[in-house]
Parts: sequence; structure tokens; C-alpha cells
Amino acid sequence: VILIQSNGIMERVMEYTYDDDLEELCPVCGDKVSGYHYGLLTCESCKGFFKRTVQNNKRYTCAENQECKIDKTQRKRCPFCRFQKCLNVGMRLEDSNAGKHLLP
DNA sequence: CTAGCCTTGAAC
DNA sequence: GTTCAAGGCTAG
Repeated sequence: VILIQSNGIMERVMEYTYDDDLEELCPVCGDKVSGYHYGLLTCESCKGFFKRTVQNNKRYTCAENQECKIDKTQRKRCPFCRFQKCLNVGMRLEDSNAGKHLLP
């Protein structure tokens, strides 16, 4: 946790100490992030994908053992595991008051 | 179905 | 008035 103070008042709080990833890639697919989406930094693809999936109650099935490695190439092959990973990294459609900057 | 751009709303 | 993120729309 990093605290940046200015004039003795806390302005911003950084949480989540990622060690390998620089905060510029999706934790899901590894594409370039476009900003904060659903509680964390994701790319436009995952934003749209997650939206489509959750909002329309999409139902995917994994042909394998639900252990697919999700990267920029395989993410299209297994939407099920992609979605699993989205959930696993902490994406939430509504109310994801987690690692945002300062919102009520 | 995927993914980028555009639009809209809320917070600041 | 500006910025950020959610949502929508469309082309491939």
C-alpha cells in the first residue's frame, strides 16, 4: 500500500502490489488496458466481453477441463475460461467498490 | 462472437 | 467545465 500525501492530507491510496505485471496489461488476456473497467484495469475487449457475458447471462462451455490458459490468442477459443478468469481477477458488473480512486 | 469507437452519466 | 468509466453501437 502506497500513500501519497500532499499538505498532510491523503490524496490517493494505491493498493494491490503486483510484482510481475506492470499495471498496463489485462490480468485476463494480457492485452493493453484502456482504463478501469468493472473494478480493475482491463482492455476494451474484456470490457465488452464481460459486459456481453454478464448482462445477457451468456452461457459458455469449456471443451477441456476449464483450465485453459488465457492469453491474447487463446482467449477467443475458450470464452468460458476467459470469463472464469475475469471473475477470478475480481471483475464485477455492478458495485465493484474495490480499487477505484475515490468514488462513493 | 470479438473488439474498437462513440455516446452518455456521474463524479470532481 | 472537465474527466473517467459504464454502456451502447457497429464493423469484421
